[in-house]
Amino acid sequence: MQNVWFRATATQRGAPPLSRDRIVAEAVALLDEEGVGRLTMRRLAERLGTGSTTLYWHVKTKDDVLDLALDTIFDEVRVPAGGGDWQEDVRALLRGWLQALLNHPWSTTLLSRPLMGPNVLTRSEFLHATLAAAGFAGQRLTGTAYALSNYVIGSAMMQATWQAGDEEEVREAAKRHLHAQRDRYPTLATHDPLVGDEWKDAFELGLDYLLTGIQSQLAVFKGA
Amino acid sequence: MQNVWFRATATQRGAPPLSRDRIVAEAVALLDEEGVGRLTMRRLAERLGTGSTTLYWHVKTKDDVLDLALDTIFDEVRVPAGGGDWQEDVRALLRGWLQALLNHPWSTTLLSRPLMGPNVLTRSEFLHATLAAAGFAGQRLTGTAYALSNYVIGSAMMQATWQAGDEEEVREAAKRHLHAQRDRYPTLATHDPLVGDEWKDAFELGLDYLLTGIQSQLAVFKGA
DNA sequence: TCGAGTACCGGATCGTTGATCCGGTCACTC
DNA sequence: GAGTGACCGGATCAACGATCCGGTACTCGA
Repeated sequence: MQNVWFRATATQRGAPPLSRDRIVAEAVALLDEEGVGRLTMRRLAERLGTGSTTLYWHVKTKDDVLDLALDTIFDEVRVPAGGGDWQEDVRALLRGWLQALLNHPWSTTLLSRPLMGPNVLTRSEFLHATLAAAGFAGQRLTGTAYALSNYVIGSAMMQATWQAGDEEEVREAAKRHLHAQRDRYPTLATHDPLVGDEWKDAFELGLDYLLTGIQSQLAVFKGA
Repeated sequence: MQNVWFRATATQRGAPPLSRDRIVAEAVALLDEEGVGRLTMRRLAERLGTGSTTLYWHVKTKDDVLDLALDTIFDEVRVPAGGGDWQEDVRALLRGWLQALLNHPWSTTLLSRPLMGPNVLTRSEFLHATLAAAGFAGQRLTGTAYALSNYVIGSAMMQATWQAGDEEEVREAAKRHLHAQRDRYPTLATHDPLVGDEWKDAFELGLDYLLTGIQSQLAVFKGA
């Protein structure tokens, strides 16, 4: 290469310069398309038009990539304005939370790592603040926030598991399996697994249970 | 080797003959001691005094081992006699369910795979049957069972995450992290994370919420 | 009694992975 | 125009899941 003008800038070789944000964004795309099992530093690097070792300049380990990718999807969760009916605020937040997880089913397999990213913390702060405004305090506030979060996490995992790629196939196999053993599992065998909108209904049902319980708890120690 | 007596039987070489059950039992022990990240077919085989390739005669893939190990721990969950107060039966089952998961923290990282083993199904059948006896039916029964199961699963994951080996260290780091950013997360920063028995209390609190909600739902359509 | 079949085992090997070493290349400063 | 530091990547390492293929010992029928 003789001439500057014929020579691409170093940082232009592979599109915009590599950055932690670009890596994470591409990781999310890769995870969405192929799932957590196929996220490799090499494959990720290839998609970014770079070498795999280069990623390690921006990121310490692969786990870092996963942690960052996981937190990233939570910025899809709209944080309610707040100040309205606390129950509706909680409902809106948790619905968004569930939806974000389901939009990226791989995320549910990563939930067993500490969620401490800024996006998660912002949503968690809103939940705590809303419960505080509703009248909770101290350990009871923490416990109630956990109850709600845990319910969402569990629901997302369950639904993502049964709606995975092989959806129809796995569900049919499960159904046959149960029906074949209906002597052993009579009640299970006569109740079909959830499909489509029934998942949403089930989620709302459980949320109703929780909020009903929380409301009555609130009434008790407000009355005292 | 000249003599039969000086020659060990093939099946005695490595203690009792290898079987799927022995493999799974050893896998659970290995997982308990070293966690899911360190379970490899080679290490598992070594503990069994055999070659890694041998395991593949008894088991199709490593995932099979994990699925079998996961189902195995659920036989720790005592199934209540049933027929008593349905709320107490549900409570007893779910407490045992949570405890089994926490006894084997690695299990919570595997919950994103379909739970279809005999031990799981037996417990799930009991939950469904108990709710049926309490007055639920159809999709509402399924939804209620999911709500309860999902709560347990989410609770186990959350607790296992924050009580992992590095317990103190991670928790302290999180606390410092939050306190340093208390402008951004005022409510979070003033509420300490749970410790020790507080986890149990929080679990019971959420369970109370759910059962209160379920009870009132039951009253509604029993009255109609 | 013996020979064939079957259940079971493992050394060697393949392709892939996360991670690191160490040597580049370019833009920018003084 | 020499040097500094941000950024990149080829080569390499140990470890992994899985498979091939050739063994070994027990069993059962004739």
